[in-house]
Amino acid sequence: MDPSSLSEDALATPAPRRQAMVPEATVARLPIYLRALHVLADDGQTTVSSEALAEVAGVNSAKLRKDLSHLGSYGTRGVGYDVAHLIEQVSAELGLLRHCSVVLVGVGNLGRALAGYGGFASRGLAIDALLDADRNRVGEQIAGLTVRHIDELCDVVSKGSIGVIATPAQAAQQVCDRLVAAGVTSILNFAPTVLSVPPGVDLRKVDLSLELQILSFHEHRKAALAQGAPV
Amino acid sequence: MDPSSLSEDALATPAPRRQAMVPEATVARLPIYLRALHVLADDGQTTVSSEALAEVAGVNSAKLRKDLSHLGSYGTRGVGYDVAHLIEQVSAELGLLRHCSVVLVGVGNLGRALAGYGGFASRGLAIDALLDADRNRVGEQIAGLTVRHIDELCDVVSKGSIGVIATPAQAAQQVCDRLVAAGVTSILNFAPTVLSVPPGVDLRKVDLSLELQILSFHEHRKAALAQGAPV
DNA sequence: AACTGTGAAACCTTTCACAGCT
DNA sequence: AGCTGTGAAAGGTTTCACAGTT
Repeated sequence: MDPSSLSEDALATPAPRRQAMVPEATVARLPIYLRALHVLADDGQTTVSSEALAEVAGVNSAKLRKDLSHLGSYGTRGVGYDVAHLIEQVSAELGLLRHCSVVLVGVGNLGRALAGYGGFASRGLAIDALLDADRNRVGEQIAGLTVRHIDELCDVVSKGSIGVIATPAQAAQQVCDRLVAAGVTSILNFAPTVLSVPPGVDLRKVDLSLELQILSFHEHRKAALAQGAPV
Repeated sequence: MDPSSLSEDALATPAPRRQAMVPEATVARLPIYLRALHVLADDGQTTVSSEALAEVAGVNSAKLRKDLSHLGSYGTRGVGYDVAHLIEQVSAELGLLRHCSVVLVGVGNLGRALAGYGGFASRGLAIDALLDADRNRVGEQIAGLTVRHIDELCDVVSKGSIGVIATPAQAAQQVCDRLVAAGVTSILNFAPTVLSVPPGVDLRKVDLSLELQILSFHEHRKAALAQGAPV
């Protein structure tokens, strides 16, 4: 409806841009590093080498160093990285330090699982509102939160909120539209359907069956190779 | 992400290599195309152009054509693709036609959500065994299946089974080891921890909080740009 | 005319290898 | 000596643009 304000300034940016522009592939790994760092911190380690951290994170050390270098120079040559400091920096980069509100819509099994999922709370990303369209579920207590009706959406959304969709596929687009209308500009979709959002809204998806199908492909291939291929 | 073993013979390959070798990026999109095709089929469409299919799948049409070209020439120039035929081909490529056994370990909220998830059953990937270490849960009926104790693992695993781990993080590595010991060579991990497997075992992971953290990054960046950047 | 299949170009990501700091 | 940070090389992915087919 208002595409004018978002127009392409991509080509003409003489701005004194700082170090920014962390590659997308790096951003996708920061959460992994963060988790690895927490494991090390819980274990009492205060410093760690790129080699050791990479091991825990399950990546190779050159990649890890390159990734971290995009955030700045937080390591000490000859020594390694300070675990606590690096946790701070990575968290900051991910925007986990300012408390960011997360609103979850749909409290079926998946919604419940997400609400109780330790991985959110332990970072700065606790879910702080549960909504559902089913009035039978409204009022229910899940993971310390009371389920509210989706009509109350506007009351629970604040600037910078992230919306999570865990509804059945048929309801997803409608819920998505309502989130957008309420001012949410970042949406995570767990429903197995492609959603469309206006420009300016960031949409990501998690397809639970996708990875399983990818595994199926590889398993299938292994079977095929074992049978027909070996020369 | 683990084609390391393919690099060594890169220079000296006189082998009569067939058409195989579908790029990993393409494999990762095949499930998306498959879902889009099912949508079209349910809608009564019999043929579809790369443009239209790409639209439904949410990708660009050149990419879609290139992806499909790796499977073979299943389109007709001037016309497009036959929906039913393409569903068949993509399903075959993903190994979804032969019924592949899926064993899920851990029936907490997430396990329940996965067991009831429509996205699995509608493709060839129905879960056909539920296991848990908690004897209180054994015997429970979920999505038409009876929960069995994890000690019965060997009874439910067959050649080519895929294992799904939906346990708490602490139990995941142990469960993983047991799956491997039982002969499972493809494992999908939903527990928020890095697992290690012996060579030859295919391990993939889904981190529910990862995408949320990536969204947080972008939301954070949007906020930063809105405030400090427009100089 | 319409649309696929595909080389070639552009772009992004990973890995290597080593200069440079502690 | 040990380890980070980073150019440069290698490898992979996406996009372009059009030749080729129906």
